[in-house]
Amino acid sequence: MFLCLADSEPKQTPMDEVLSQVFGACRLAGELESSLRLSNAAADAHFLLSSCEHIVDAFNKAIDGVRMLTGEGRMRPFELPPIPAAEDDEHPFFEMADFSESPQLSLEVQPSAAAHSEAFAGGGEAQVAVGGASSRGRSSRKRKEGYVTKKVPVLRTGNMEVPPDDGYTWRKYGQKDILNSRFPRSYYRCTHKNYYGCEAKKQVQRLDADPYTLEVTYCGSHTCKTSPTPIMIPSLAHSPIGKDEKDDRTCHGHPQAAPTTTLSTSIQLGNWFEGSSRQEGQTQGGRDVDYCPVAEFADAMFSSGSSGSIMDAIYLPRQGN
DNA sequence: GACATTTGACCGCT
DNA sequence: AGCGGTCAAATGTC
Repeated sequence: MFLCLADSEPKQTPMDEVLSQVFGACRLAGELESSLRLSNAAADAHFLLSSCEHIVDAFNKAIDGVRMLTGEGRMRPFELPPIPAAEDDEHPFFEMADFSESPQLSLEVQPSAAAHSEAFAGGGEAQVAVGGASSRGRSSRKRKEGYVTKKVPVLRTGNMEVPPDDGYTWRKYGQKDILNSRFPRSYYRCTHKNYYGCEAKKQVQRLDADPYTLEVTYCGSHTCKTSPTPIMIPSLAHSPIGKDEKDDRTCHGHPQAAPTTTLSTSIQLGNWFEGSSRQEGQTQGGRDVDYCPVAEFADAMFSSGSSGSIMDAIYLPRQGN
């Protein structure tokens, strides 16, 4: 069907333009391949990086073109922001890329967002919208304040519905079919809700227009990461060891004593390198392990839905003793 | 056994 | 009344 394109037509159709972009990207890739074969360019990381970025950019433009043709919008779900030498320790992913400079990685922050920036430590998000305080009580259909919405590209490998790990552990507590949406919405709360009284929540939903993109809405901030002392929920007080005490030691158990500064880069890498995030409180049958901060490092690095086996392997000695 | 996920039911806002 | 958000029992996994 595309072969007819070879016939030179005086007037270029949109499809022609798209294909020419695709061919251009292929040519760039071919040129890079040639360079790598003919020289020792492979040893030049900067050259490699630059070349790859050009190629990715070219393909992204082609993707944009295709999406415009198919009416799927301009999202580039699989573009990964560059991995920076980030310094930030709280929201490494969020700050790792300069979203403002990338049209497809735009940052959209609404007023009163600062207090809830805690909510998004995740990466790869294409767009972010922030609201005010979270809803209260059992039902509040209308999102009021305190929410943060991100559009997160879904990595091609693994579970399609799993957004990149955002550095927190989540527990799924519900799923609903949403009106006029092809995909259900999943509801998650922080795993440490019981022990720290952490009220952070998030909703995850695939976009109709772009099944490869998840819209993640964060609600509330993670007190589990900022509170120096656990909050014992009365219902748990009867037990000397609260149900979530292990969680306490899991990833945010000693937040102040275990600054995440040294972890930021690792977490970023972990997020981007993993095929799919451990995601949604997948401590796998309560196999949360005793670690911190090294565990957080390893968690981020290896949390990829691997059922905790790797983590178990790493921490079993300490946990078992 | 302990924890997570699933899923139908329930609640309350619009 | 309809819908979105949450609860909680049932089920699954380790």
